Amino acid sequence: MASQTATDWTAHTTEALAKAGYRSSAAREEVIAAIAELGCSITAREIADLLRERGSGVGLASIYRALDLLDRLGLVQRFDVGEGVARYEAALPGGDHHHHVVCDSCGTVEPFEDEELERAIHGLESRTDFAISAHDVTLHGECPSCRARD
Amino acid sequence: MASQTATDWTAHTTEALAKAGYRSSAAREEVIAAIAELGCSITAREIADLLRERGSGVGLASIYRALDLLDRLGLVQRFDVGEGVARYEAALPGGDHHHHVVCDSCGTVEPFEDEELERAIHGLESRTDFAISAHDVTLHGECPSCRARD
DNA sequence: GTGAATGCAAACTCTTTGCATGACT
DNA sequence: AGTCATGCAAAGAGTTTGCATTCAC
Repeated sequence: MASQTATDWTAHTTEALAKAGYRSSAAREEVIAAIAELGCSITAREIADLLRERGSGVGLASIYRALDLLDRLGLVQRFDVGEGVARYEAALPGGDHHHHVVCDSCGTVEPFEDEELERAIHGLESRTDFAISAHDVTLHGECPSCRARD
Repeated sequence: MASQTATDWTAHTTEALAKAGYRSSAAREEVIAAIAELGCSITAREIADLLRERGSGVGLASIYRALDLLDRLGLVQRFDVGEGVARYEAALPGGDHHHHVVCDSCGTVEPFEDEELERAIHGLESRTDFAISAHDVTLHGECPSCRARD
């Protein structure tokens, strides 16, 4: 159902932008489509590459501006796994919540989710004096392919 | 015991570098001293500022080179909390293990530790096909001062 | 003396911003 | 028409690298 989810997100995002008073624009629609298509944990460069590949004239600045807007509206999640590059992924409100495991050898990023981990974090939130609004967990290691190669 | 720990780390680090065959050097010693002094979650710029302030002639490049070396030897931990800036802190082998909570309003970074969280992560490690070697957890929210100010 | 480590400056990457042009309502 | 959004190019910030010099062994 991944593609169904992506479709949902695209529609929801377009609608949310309109509701928030933003004009529709070809560039932004292309960025949104690219995010839906590329899936989890993507970079601005990956979006730019995909769009250029299909002959789009969307500039890098517009990609960053779209990502920034979507992030501020909570429509994408921005994070990073320690590479010095921002990563993004579609955020379905109330949708799935996952974290990432990174292969330090080849850079592959994969999602995972864990109920016990979430429970531990929620327990923690009540014990700190910060008002916690979000959390990120990143595991670092070596992926199966790289392990086999060594 | 924080200062004692810092002293331990400084001595251990100097010794580990020597054992690994690296020459002693004034620049590196100054960087190591700065890390011990500045404590948890510091940036290269903060080290540079401290060293410049005390009249040191150590260049930024040497700071980055020292941090890179120490990171590769596991003597410092490198991480980031989503600002696009690398942060570092002394890593005592087998020593304390903590994570960070960031105030998204003022940028304050504070450490925390939680046994249940660690348990959840370790449980997870055995269920993934990656060979996990490290993990980072970052909580985002608003610190008490910023909450009061709003 | 030899090679590692340094400092400086230039190069690089990622991201943001200024500004004139073009597009949506 | 009046703005908002875009594309381009330039600016910025953080980090890395090339190279001649200095320093440790």
